[in-house]
Amino acid sequence: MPELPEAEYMVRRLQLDASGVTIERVRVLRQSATGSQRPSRLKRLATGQRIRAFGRRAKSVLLHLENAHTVRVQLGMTGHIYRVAGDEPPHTRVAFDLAEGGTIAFDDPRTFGKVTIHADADLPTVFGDLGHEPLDSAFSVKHLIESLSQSRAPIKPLLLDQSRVVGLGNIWAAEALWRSRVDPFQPASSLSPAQWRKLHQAIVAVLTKAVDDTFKVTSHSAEFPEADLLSAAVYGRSGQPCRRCKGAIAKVTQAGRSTFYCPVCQAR
DNA sequence: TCGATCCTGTAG
DNA sequence: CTACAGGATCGA
Repeated sequence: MPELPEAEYMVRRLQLDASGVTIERVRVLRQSATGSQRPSRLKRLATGQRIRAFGRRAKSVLLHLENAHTVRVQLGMTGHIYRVAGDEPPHTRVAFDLAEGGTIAFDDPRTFGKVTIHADADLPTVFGDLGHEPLDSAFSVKHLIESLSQSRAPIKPLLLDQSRVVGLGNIWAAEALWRSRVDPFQPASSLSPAQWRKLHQAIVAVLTKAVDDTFKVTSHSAEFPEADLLSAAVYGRSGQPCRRCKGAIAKVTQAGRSTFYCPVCQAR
């Protein structure tokens, strides 16, 4: 169920656990895991390749190979990727067996994730629809305003639109709005400059803290992150008191997704 | 821009 | 049992 912080965690974990490894064999344990590509393509292009580096774009984990190809792992709702020493976990969909021993397993119970491979030269096209990276030092209030403020749609669903700003999912979009005291139903086009500034700052702060906390909480387990809801102020807390004003946290539906917020201190 | 949908696990 | 889940995509 990863958003940017969990994806970032997995990348850093792989950097520690699997730096410089070579893929000896690729096993696609569920055909649909490679999306519109054939499993044979992934096997052909990744087998025998050393992993030059791990990276991240939006919520995807990237394995940069020495043959100028990149494996893109879209985590979906339940995807995790990490190195295991022995047998892969039960819901592993793709296994990269390593020459050094062990396996990089893509473990994805709900099977919404995808593992695809692309020539590096094609990556700009592959990622062409993705918006700004919020943790880039270049990400500015101006970027946020440019990508969101033309729409009259409610701000919360817009924050989930990966063609505008990437990395926020249902949890951290709600958290960023709470932190900046913006009503999730407020039309994006009506936010004031001061609100945009606060929202920008909140997005960066919330994601940065989530990355840190995820790493902190799980830094002694070599596997996947969990319990990263510790710092959530609104997500999953409907009916409980707001940590700022003690008002009751509400749960509503927007664009088919649940939105948690405080109707008192996030009022317009 | 919305609703449905792809699947499986888990909470109520 | 039903409802719901942190994502992404597709057609209307």
